[in-house]
Amino acid sequence: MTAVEKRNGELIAARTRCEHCPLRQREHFRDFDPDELDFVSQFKTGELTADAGASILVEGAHSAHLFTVLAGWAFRYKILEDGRRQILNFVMPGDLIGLQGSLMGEMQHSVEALTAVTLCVFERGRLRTLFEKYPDLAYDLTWIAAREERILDEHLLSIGRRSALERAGYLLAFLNRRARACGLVEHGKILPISQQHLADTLGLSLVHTNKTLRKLADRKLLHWRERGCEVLDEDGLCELAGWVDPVTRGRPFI
Amino acid sequence: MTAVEKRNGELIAARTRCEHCPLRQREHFRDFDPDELDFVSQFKTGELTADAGASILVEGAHSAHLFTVLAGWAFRYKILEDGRRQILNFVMPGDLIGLQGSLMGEMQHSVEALTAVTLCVFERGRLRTLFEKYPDLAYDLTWIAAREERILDEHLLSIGRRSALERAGYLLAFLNRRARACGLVEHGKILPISQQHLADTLGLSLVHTNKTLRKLADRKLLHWRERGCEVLDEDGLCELAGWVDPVTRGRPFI
DNA sequence: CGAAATCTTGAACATGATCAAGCGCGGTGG
DNA sequence: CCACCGCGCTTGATCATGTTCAAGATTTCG
Repeated sequence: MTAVEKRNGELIAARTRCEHCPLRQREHFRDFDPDELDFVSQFKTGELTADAGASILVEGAHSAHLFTVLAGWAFRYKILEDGRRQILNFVMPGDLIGLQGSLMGEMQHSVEALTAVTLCVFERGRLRTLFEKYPDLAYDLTWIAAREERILDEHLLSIGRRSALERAGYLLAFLNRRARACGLVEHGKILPISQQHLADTLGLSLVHTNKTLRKLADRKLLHWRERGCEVLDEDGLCELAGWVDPVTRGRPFI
Repeated sequence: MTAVEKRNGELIAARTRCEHCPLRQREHFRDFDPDELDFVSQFKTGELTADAGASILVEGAHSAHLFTVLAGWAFRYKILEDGRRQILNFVMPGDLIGLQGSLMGEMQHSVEALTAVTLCVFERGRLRTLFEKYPDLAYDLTWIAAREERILDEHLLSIGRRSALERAGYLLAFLNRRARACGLVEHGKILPISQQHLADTLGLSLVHTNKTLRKLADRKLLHWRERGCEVLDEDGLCELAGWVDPVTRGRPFI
């Protein structure tokens, strides 16, 4: 059994060629020039698919790979010895995972698939070439890391200083906005997330999360159905949380 | 009055030459090769000093600069409209600030000096050259961003899932360890931090923070004096919080 | 159809927030 | 030199937000 199979996933030859990458067609993302596209095509060594609930990366592992999500949802998390879990952020198409592990040798958090997920697999060993020959891509990598940092800053503010209601409002607005940008929640689709996931992200208990979500539902800001959450009024949620999102355009990815 | 003077700071010609940078001499940091050192010398366009309590960077500003702390302590924070403040992380010698602003145009958090601070000032405009000509430094920048991300992950876990006592234990162990690595708390020096700062980092009220610190002091883990905190038993604090720190060596900086 | 998740709700409890007041020390000005 | 002032630390009392426990409803899936 290979490491990949242990993950309940399947490593396969690349099916989606970078030239036809569906992400590049979304205006949300920046475009490559032909030379970069060529390199990225070579950088990508395969695809990995994982079922919902499968582990993609595990804390403590010395992962040799770097991934970009091509389709599906996942989440990054850490757990304490006694099982308390904190979800750090969600991962959607275009997001990079495993950078920490690639640069610093060891993963300090785990990643789990929330839905069925397809990942582009990159060879860590070629990172050096990327930095040496493709400064624009290197710049993008740094940009991506800085973006994640910004998101974590926001979450920290939220968990540290916002009330449960504000926190939940902020998180759902945040998730919905990101999902929209990736084309994941067009025409009334739901966020494929359980209340337990939200609780573990918000730093609240499951019971209190449920009661808090009920209040938001009573205010017609969201609606819970089919094991997921439909955001009805993103602006209302933002207002509740006192959150204004800095708009991002031409965002890089690899 | 220039922007710099508004900060209660003073922009001066570089006094400390990179060739004699005191940070490079600490084994904690990685060394440059002569070529890199040469570039960094040119990249550095001056020094900024700021008094304790002065603002170094302000949320919303379009900062043109990137800084590395040469001496002193500062902290990054965000505030909500009604004044609730969350400290995101502390900044010590060797740490870089303003990367988010440099890459993405606008600062999403503020930075304030905790003690008198000396900063190396870098010209944002030359970042492009850095990425084009010095891939190792570019790699370091990415590494630095990934490191900050790792730290924020830890803090998020702490605030989201640890009790007040565990949280305080973790934070003080974390700060003390970092300060030691930078040579800031040799021979019984104290962390130059008020209980209000700790409260705003922990996401707790001032009163509760005080009561929590008292418990730690009763257990002889720390000692409060001269407006600062002396950590008496770092290992004890780590154990209390259930925290094991991954050791870092040859850490990059710019 | 039964089993396993997931969501929901009420009640008792605990952790941490808020309010209020006092203390101690260093700095300032008379 | 001393009195006063202000900031930061301390402490008790009361209050509120969120946790834990317990149980039932609902949905999904084998």
